[in-house]
Amino acid sequence: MTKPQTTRKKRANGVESRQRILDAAVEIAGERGYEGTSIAAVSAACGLPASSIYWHFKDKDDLIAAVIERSFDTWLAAFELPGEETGTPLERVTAVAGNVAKSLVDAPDFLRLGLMLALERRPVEPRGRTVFLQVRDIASAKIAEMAETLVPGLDKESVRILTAYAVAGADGLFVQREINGDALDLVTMFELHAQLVFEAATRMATRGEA
Amino acid sequence: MTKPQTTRKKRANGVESRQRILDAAVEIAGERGYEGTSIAAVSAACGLPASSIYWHFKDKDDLIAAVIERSFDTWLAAFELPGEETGTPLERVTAVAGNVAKSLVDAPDFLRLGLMLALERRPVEPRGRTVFLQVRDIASAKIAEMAETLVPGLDKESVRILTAYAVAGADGLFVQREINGDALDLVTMFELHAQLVFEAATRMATRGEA
Amino acid sequence: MTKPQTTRKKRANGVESRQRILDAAVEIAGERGYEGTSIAAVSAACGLPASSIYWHFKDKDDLIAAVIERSFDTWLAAFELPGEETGTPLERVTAVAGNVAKSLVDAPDFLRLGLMLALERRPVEPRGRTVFLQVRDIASAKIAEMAETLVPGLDKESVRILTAYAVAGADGLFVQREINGDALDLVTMFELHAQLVFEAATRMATRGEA
Amino acid sequence: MTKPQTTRKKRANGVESRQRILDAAVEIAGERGYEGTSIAAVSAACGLPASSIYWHFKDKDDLIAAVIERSFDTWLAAFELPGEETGTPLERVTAVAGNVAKSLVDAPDFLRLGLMLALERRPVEPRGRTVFLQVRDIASAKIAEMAETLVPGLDKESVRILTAYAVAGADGLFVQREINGDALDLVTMFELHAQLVFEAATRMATRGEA
DNA sequence: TATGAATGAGACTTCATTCAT
DNA sequence: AATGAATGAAGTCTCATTCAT
Repeated sequence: MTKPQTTRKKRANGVESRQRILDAAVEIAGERGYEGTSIAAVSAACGLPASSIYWHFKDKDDLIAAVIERSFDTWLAAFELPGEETGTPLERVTAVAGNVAKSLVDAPDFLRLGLMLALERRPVEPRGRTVFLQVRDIASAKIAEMAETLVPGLDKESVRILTAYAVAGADGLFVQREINGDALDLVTMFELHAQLVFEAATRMATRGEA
Repeated sequence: MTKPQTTRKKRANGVESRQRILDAAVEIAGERGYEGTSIAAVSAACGLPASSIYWHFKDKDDLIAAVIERSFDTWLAAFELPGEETGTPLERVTAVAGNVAKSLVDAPDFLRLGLMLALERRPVEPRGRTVFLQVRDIASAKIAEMAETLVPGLDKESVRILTAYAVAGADGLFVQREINGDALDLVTMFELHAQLVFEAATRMATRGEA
Repeated sequence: MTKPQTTRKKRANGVESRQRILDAAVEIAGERGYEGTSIAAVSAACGLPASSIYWHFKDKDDLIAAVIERSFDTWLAAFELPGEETGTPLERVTAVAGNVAKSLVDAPDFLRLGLMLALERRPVEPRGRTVFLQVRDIASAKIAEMAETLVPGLDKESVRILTAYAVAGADGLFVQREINGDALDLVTMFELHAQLVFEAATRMATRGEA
Repeated sequence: MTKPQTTRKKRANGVESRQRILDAAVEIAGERGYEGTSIAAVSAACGLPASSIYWHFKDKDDLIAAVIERSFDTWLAAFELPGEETGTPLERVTAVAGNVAKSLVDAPDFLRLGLMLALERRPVEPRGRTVFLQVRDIASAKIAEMAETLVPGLDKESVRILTAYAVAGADGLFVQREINGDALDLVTMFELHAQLVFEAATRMATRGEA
């Protein structure tokens, strides 16, 4: 009665183990990149033996890809244009920019890893890289849609350029924060960015009309 | 002709060997990053045995740092404000932006490696990272100086924000090119960036005066 | 017969592997010392790949320390004063000396390695050295205890000197045998040593009383 | 006139370079043993490039042997029986023991290295080991001679045993000092050692006569 | 649902040594 | 009388991965 079955607590819980592995992996991979993330390090960080990691994930590539995938939805949410909100277009753009800024602060591991993967050119492309670039494309599409919605009259090419510029600015500001820490207020910078992009868009739309 | 076939096999030539090693290293490290750059790979690429690399460089860290250092001056030249040139401030800013864009296209290995190093958070910071960040600070200072010269009346804080934004944009556009290749014209994007930053600067200066 | 040919190739058996590694290591390290013991040599001698050695031992230092530790108890047994035995104190001391002599002949690897480690002054002290010196201190304590038991009336300082002298003689005789082989009968030498130390002890005790 | 020939100080001085190399080698080899002494370490310690070491010495073995050889005479002097000195035999023996004790304190590197070489059993015996054992044999012969001179009537076998015991004690006391430092006064211990050996010798001689 | 043990490949680095100058 | 440069071999250790249990 006092000790019914010896094993009680340790009833193998696959889901929890998987989470622990991913938690460890996201942290390490976010700091050290693909090559720098060794299975042994993940094992040490999550407390499970290396062989257990291979029970949950096919191989290292699969693990890294899963890390990217798991952060996917959470992060992408920041790019939603809040439906039917009041305010001028500029105000709405600025609000989204603030959300994005906050998302970068909240999910830095995900993005740092993603950017590292994106920059690397290794012989066989890691699946995680592909996944990250897809997420990026989705984010870009949302930005493009936002531009078309809030600044009517933009031609395709202008949208393409503005979207690219908007994404580049976001990337660059994220990099800056990773390097300089909190020396600069990210939200302020993003609002400046949003404003400049919005003005450029407006001008392009006007010019297109003329 | 002057020296017929005096030295047949290996003439010890330290300077040339060092260059060959650096040439190989810059290419590999620029593509694969710090961890991805194995001494064996560099050895294979430059034709010298691994142990010879250690004659020229204390260790891998030293090699990577040397790679960064060597690209330093070349790359930094792009940031000079062409002295006493004709044209409006905007035209001059735009010209510099074009130069920078070209420098990014010309020295992508240096920058890709640097950015990767900058993003990584490894337990012991590679010396190459430190060096790269120093180069970056110098570039930032030049941009700040340029802003103060071409747009008088900017207060310190505005200069700081504008400089940060300018650098971030450059980083982001570089990342974009690395990911998307030539889908977007980098020079065009940089000119747009320069223009937007210039307008923001002008506005800030005017507001400060008022 | 009971288990016909169930396990064909490699049945994972950690305990046995560990022993095999230690067996190989004790022999090599006992002959060649710390630096002279390469993991590759141990690997060749025990049949397991080098990487398997690292499964069982953190690093080379850990392996050497384990070698010392394993021989510990076996060897220390020789120093027990046989309880309540008949005979004069001198006879009893001589008997112990004989045991010690035999132990030196039986466990020469352990002691040779230990002495080599003890003599070396490397920048970071190997753990094996620490362990060996601890074993030595225990042996010294037993000798001191023996002296106090068999030769009453010795003051602290005399015990200290006699113990040191007894240990030194044992070390020296061991070294001699390692160098000259069996040219000299170790048991005879140890009995002489025991006798001389005993006489010196008796004299010191008497002098102290007077 | 002011700067006659550019190179003046650095006129290659073979003898001095050789000394510098040996000075560095004796220290390192005395601390780390044969395998632990790398040419690179000696090079760093003496300031000359590795290739210069090979100009002065055929190979590493030759260098270590030279280290042993250089300390040879200095050290051996301690074993001279001071000719025709006054005092009882015991007093004279004690005086020599004191000299030997001092010599161990003065030339510890030489002896530590020698003992390490003596203990190691490597596939090809280093020449330094051979040389050291020869020095040892000479020292033994001197001790034997001393015994025969100061304690007449000893038979060959007794001399052999006593000499061996005397040397063993010396080795052991040296080892002790290396391990425990100055916790014990070496001269005192050596005097005790000399006295005990002398008494044993006297007794053996008397017994032989009877 | 795990995991202890094993393993070949390859990582970085040092080794003793040579050779042309 | 040296030395800058090179080099194959070997050093310690980590890697991603597998497999029997």
